[in-house]
Amino acid sequence: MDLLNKFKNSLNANNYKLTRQREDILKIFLENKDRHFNAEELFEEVKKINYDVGLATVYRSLELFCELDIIHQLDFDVSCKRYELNIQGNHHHHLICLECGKIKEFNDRVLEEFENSIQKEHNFKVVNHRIKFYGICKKCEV
Amino acid sequence: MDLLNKFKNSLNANNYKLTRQREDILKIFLENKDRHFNAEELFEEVKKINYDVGLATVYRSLELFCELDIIHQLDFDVSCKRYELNIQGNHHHHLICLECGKIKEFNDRVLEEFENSIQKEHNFKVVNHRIKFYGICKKCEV
DNA sequence: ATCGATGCAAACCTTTTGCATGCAG
DNA sequence: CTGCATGCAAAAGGTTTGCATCGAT
Repeated sequence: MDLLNKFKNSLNANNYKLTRQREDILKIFLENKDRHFNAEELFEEVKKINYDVGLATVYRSLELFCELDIIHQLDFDVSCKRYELNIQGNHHHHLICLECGKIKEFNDRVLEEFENSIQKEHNFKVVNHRIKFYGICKKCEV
Repeated sequence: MDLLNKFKNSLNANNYKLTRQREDILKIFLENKDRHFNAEELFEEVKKINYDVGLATVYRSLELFCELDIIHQLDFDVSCKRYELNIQGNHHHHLICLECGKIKEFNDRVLEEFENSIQKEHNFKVVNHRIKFYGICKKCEV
């Protein structure tokens, strides 16, 4: 089942209505899997395909999508909230260039093991982690 | 040299004045090394020892202290900016309990090595990293 | 037809800024 | 004395909310 249908089922199962606006907003996420939208940017994109969407609806949809685990909040940006799609098997972390601000994603395997040692050493049952490496990307290093 | 004097020198070296307010704000940080203040909380604390401090001064001091590398911004909280002291040799990461919200700090050694593999694999020169583990703390697990 | 979802505008909250005054150097 | 730092209040983002209307079921 593709993501759009999965989303539709999820709405249904939770007694939320499938509206034009919600579908359009999700489409923007699906068509830009590598982007990390904030509300304003998402609003700009959605207006291109449906001019009558309000900013408040974008905010309300972002909250709803988080609740349904379709997207999650990111913490790159201290001045606004950013979001990205939750795609199964897409657990990854970010390399953030201090020069150009470009964000590259990378998958990890090593760190999963590391969680176990934390669990033992600190009596802390790890559920999730969020890791950011700041540095200088290939392009900027020249 | 203790941190307070180090701070005074740093101000001086950069042609900033040592004011009563700046000193009082830094004192709050020094007396609460384990806390992660936002502006409002810091403001409340400072007012206890110096009632005439304005909130704008707190914000301006936070910016200045970041510039001087005395403190740094944290990203736990998407709804406000939080800060903690930069203490040499105190590079650490955070275990954040999803139940009670308590934040425990831990030091790492293993991860430093991991940076090297990223550097090779992704052509990305790592300068810094920020890592958060979310989970359930000892107290909440019972 | 019903009740949740929407658009708009107003409210809110955190942070920043302009300006007259204060005070460290 | 001089110019940076401060307090206050206003402004500026970003986000949330109240309310009348719209539209999915």
